[in-house]
Amino acid sequence: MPGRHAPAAGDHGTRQGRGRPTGHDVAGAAGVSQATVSLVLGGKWEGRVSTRTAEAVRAAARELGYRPNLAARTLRLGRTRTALLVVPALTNDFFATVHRGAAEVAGAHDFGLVLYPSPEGIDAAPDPFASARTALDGVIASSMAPEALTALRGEGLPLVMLDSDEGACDATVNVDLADGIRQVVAHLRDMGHRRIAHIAADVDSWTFEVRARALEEELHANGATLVGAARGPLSVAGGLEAATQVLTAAYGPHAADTAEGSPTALVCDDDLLAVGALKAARRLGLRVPEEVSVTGIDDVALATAVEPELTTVRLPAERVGAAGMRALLAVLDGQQVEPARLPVQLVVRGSTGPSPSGGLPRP
Amino acid sequence: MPGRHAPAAGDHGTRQGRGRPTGHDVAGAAGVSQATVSLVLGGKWEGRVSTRTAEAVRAAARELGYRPNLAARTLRLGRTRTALLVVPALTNDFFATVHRGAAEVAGAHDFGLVLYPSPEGIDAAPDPFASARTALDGVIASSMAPEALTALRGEGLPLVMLDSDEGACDATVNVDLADGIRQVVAHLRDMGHRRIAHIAADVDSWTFEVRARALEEELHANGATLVGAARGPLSVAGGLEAATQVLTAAYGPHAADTAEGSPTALVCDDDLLAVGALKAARRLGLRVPEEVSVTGIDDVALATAVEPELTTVRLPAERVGAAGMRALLAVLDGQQVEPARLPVQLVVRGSTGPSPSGGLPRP
DNA sequence: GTCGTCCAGTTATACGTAAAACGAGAGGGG
DNA sequence: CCCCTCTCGTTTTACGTATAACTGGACGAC
Repeated sequence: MPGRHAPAAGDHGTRQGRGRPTGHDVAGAAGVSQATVSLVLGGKWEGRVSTRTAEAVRAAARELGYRPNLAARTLRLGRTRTALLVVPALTNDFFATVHRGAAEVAGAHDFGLVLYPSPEGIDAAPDPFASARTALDGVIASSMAPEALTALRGEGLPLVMLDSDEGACDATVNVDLADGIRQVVAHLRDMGHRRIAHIAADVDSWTFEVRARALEEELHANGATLVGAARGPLSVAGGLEAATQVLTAAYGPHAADTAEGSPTALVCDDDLLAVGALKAARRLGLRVPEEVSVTGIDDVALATAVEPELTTVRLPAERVGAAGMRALLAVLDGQQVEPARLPVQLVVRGSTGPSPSGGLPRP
Repeated sequence: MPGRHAPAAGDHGTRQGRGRPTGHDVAGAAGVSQATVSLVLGGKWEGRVSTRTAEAVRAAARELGYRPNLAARTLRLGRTRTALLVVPALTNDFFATVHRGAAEVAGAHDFGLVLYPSPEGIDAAPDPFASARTALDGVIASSMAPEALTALRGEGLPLVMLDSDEGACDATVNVDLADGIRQVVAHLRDMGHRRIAHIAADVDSWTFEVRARALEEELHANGATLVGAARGPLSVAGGLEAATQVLTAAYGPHAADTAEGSPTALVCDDDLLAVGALKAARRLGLRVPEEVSVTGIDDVALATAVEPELTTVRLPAERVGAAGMRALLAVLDGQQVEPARLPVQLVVRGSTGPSPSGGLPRP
């Protein structure tokens, strides 16, 4: 046997190159054809291959450390068993948890999940496929701009949206934010708060519209009033800015002595904004929660990192991700998927307390 | 022309199926062969195809919305122009920024970048390829457990490590943490601090060993002493726990009146730990920075979300990612890459102040 | 006129897998 | 004895791309 020679065609069973072993190599080692290898390793061999041959194939594959070439498989099958998860940002660890939930379900179904953090945050979304570099079977997307969404739809890929309007996609998984707001307002009412301000995200997204509408309705239903509102970018800095604006208008040196009065509680669209609001209150010399209460939404790690810890609405991030992935799998399976609406729960911590202005309304 | 018929072989130029157009479709539309399409679109047509034909091909491709099948290309070429970025966790937005930097460079070189958050944090790493579902050209990894690293090396893939020991990989990109610690200690010395405690991460990783060693050396060089140390998980809760341990030993009800005395400053291995230390101090009734100073490392968003804001060492996260990707590209290009060591900068904020115990050492 | 030599393409092939179509031998029934 | 079925495989093909190998003219040079 000479030392080196070019890989001869039909040289079944010997492998010279440094590349990964292929199905043909396994076939050679096991003394069968590549087709048999594919059948056995694909699990569809029952009644077509004898048990001992199947075992020999598996042994050879194990021996050589064979792993099928994904590109070849994809080319052949036209599917990849891979999904893309598009998230607006990773500075909010809510989405990191969503990913974990989705990845777990994906793994259990032998699916891959590629995480795509939309670079421009929530607004723009350049071609995710350029980044993913994979043919995809479907997409799970969170809070996407309409333009990016239509681009995605143009690909003809199954699409599951998280926290988004129903329609225009194959399935939705939402959290019951209206109920979350309801719990927040009820909690504040029980604490005696009647004048409430809204620190909102300046993002034109369905999920934030829901929060605003629910807040309005719940305040009305509880006999409370909205005294001030401001919008800011979805970040701590944005919350700081918006809350400063609201609080200086109410408590600042030139406070307009409005008929409505000053807010005793700030309801914020998410935890980042709420933490910004905490900072704003502190900078203005307002004590939290003695003088002003603050609430958030999400219950991210940040919520318990600050002092006082944040009263917030805990969203089941992991379940959202898991449900999103399951919905996508169902869609790929041709099933009809009805919209999911996951429950949320208020977590009361140190950032809310009794209203300074009035006594408790209950006896 | 009958309504429907099976796709006839050799039916050049007409496309019935709902699938994406292929190179053959473009060829049919442009009146050339698939090979010519590949040549033109691949950019290697100069001197082989006339300009007007090339233009016709490009027009047809544009018209049909042709996009090459990645799987087929990968299968043919054996490379994917895709890299994997392995990060320990996404709760720390440092890595989100690293990803952004790497993704930008990747995009500029027509490379894809898939983000893989190691589920078990820093310790274990199940097969990333199962998740990525792509053949990969290389890997950029951050703070990996040795076992996961060897598994990765076993794939024979080019590997660039971030903040890791040199050797055992093809290139490293580090930040100059020793210098960061030097700046921290110098700052504390200037503030009169002589007794310092170390809040460390209980992670056996090169990058944290560097911090511990550097702190030891710098304290010695500046005539300060280490009075207490504790390790905790890399999180706010971990920092809270470790710092509580250190501070109660020094200031608590049963404080051992050690010869060394109590620490006036806590140097923490990262910002999460530092925020936990802030909480611990506050809970024990110690004011920051009046009674105890706290420093972190990373300068994540969290650092400015808390009150007081954190004095910390800013790491050039985006540059780390960019340098990592560039290093990988160079390795793939067969070049020798020398280890990079990026500069860091101390950012002084509200969590550090003059030592309460002694006057300033300088005139 | 014959022979290179370009030009402007085409034809053919390989990548590794999945699966449809196709045997070959054994055994059984009529 | 022939045909049918059943078992256990093999041969072949297609997926879409990149590129090596080839071709058929046109054009000069000798």
